[in-house]
Amino acid sequence: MDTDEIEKFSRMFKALSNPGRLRILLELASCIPKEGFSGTQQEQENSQQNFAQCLGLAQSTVSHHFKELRQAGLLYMRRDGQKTIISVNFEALESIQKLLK
Amino acid sequence: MDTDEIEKFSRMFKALSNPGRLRILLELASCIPKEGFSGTQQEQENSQQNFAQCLGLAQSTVSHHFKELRQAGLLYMRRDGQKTIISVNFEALESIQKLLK
DNA sequence: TTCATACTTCGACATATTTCGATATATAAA
DNA sequence: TTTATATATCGAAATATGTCGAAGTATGAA
Repeated sequence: MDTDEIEKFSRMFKALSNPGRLRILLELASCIPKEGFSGTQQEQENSQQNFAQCLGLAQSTVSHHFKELRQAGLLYMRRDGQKTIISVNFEALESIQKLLK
Repeated sequence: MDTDEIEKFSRMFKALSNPGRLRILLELASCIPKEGFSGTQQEQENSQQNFAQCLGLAQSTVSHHFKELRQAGLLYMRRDGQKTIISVNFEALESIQKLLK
């Protein structure tokens, strides 16, 4: 395994090493359909404000955590009007599973 | 998932978030038989000195990394004379795999 | 245009991590 | 007992991370 691969994985692990971020990712992974997401009820539940409230963190902190998860390649975000569409990169999660097998 | 579980997992992820530590764990996981370890050739290969040399780190740094991996519950260490017997906690690795499934 | 909503960026501060060299400890060999 | 080997601990320095509040940006509604 080369240096780039190792560093890619360690970046993903670092993103998951913060309890708030891990919670966010697990929550997203458990409630977002794999194909994409454009539901109605989940929209509100996945707002940064809601995560901030649940985790007892400021909204700016949650924004920072989303950025970290995105930069680590664990999720995708795109804007659609007022909403931010989030999708989990399940391939990345699977690559971690394989690594530890 | 409760707070303790989340923190246990984030501690494991943190342990894996350093490239040197990740390398160490993967190397150990790939060369140590699951039942335990008391071979001859691998003894030398698994010495801290050898890891230090391979990773370009000081021995004290590698010792610190071993401690982190142990405290995170990812491996076990016990002394047997001059040697340190290391075994990877494969159950912990499996628990991570399940978490991300 | 003005307002409300959702998210990002900035600047700052406190805390944590990484790494080292030096030193200490434990064990076995000479 | 002295020496060699393997690992652990200590103290310090540089860097990174987590967190906040305040201000900025983008979008849609009134």
